[in-house]
Amino acid sequence: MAATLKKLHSDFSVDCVVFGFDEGELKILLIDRNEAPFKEWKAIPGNLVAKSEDIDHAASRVLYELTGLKDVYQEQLYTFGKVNRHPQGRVITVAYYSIIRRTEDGLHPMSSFAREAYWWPANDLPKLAFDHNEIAEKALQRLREKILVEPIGFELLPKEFTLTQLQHVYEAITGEDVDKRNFRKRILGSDLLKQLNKKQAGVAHRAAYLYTFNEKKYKKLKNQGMIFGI
Amino acid sequence: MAATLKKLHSDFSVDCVVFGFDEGELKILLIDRNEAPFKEWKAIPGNLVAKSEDIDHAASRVLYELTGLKDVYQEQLYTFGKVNRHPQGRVITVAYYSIIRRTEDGLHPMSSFAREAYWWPANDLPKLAFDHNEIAEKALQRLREKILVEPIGFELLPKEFTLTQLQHVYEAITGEDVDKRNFRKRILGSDLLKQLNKKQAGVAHRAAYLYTFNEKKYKKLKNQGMIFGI
DNA sequence: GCAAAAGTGTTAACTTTACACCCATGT
DNA sequence: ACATGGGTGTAAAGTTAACACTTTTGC
Repeated sequence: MAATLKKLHSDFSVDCVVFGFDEGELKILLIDRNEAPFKEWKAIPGNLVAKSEDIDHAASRVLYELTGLKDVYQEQLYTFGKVNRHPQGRVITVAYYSIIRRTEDGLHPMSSFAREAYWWPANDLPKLAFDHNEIAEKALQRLREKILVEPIGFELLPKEFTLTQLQHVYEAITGEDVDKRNFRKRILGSDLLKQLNKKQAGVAHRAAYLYTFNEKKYKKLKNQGMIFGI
Repeated sequence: MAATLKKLHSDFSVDCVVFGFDEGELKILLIDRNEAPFKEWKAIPGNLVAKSEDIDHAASRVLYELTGLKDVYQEQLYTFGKVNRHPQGRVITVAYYSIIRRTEDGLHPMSSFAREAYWWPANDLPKLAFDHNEIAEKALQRLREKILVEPIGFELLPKEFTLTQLQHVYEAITGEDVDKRNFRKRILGSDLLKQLNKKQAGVAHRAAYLYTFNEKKYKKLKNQGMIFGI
């Protein structure tokens, strides 16, 4: 098999781990590869970096082609550089991760390579192409560290959310259950949430108030050295 | 000037930020470049990665050539991939950092490119070649985050050290003064230090006990999920 | 009226901080 | 004898953790 594959030269790619939250679960966006190598395997979306393209730019390009989203905050995760990680040549890959908000109307892929993209439960990934299981594992680790110290929970939810939904995000990512009263005290105590004059509709129980996250205030406080800390 | 430089093709390098502690100060190892581009500028030591070399391996090779040290723990820091960061071609660089223990007999460089390596105060770096100031800044940031959560202070000191020396390391890295009694309570409370039956010699004041860090015990506890936290 | 999730305070345990004096050694 | 850093404990303040019942809504 390897003999029929064309050789690349030394090159670099980006891979984008995209986190989402749905059905009470943390998810990762995967694609079905339709080219060798690893044809028909599932994989983390990625692409080679063009010669005249910043790697950060390549990462946002891949994300845009996959989801139609622009201006998403992406953070560099780690660079994977084992000699034999790519069967066709020396390709090191710079992995990024991002967190995207679930919207009502779903994703709008801009490119054919994304035709078979879908959400997969982050804690139960299948066997992936290349060293992508390692990449996903590292991204999960990083997300779990990060949520303790930055308010990323909000970015996985719609703009308006209930406190219970937010609590579920935290529980899904950390894997630990949290006391409802203590959670609310802390999260409201940070003074970064605004209670709306609106409640959930159409639920078969007492309707919860909706809240929004005050991103501007957070950024201001963060620049003053405040640390979030849940 | 640019016209006289030979063109590289797309490639990758590693750069190694090496931290040390001396004269009560955090230091970084710098070299004087003796080749274009940036000839005679100071720089963070680095090298191209060979085609058949893992990037982690390249990082330890550079460190070995520079210092003669093997088996030093190095951690990947960040990958810098702006298109124009290298004037001779597209070279992305994977930065690593490491922490080395001050020894009595100094460094033993293994390669000529290191002839002019020396320690420079980390908080007062000169203007460096390429984007190396950015790299150093990121490494410092990372070290400051890391010391709050892993016992790296010990790795900057000789195997046997006094509690005051250790406190100075923490203060130099975090930039904040610490209460002596509280510092000692915490650090001894972690139960990772062993007091030796030895004291400092030749100091013009009451001699302090020497301690060693119990690395094995730390690794065991860490694997059980313990977090250090100073 | 019942099932399901929303909302709400208090107390005890623990952690963190602030703080000052005597001791040992070399000159 | 003096200058220098070494070594030591306590109490107040603040933070975290544990815990259970009433309310609202849709069916």
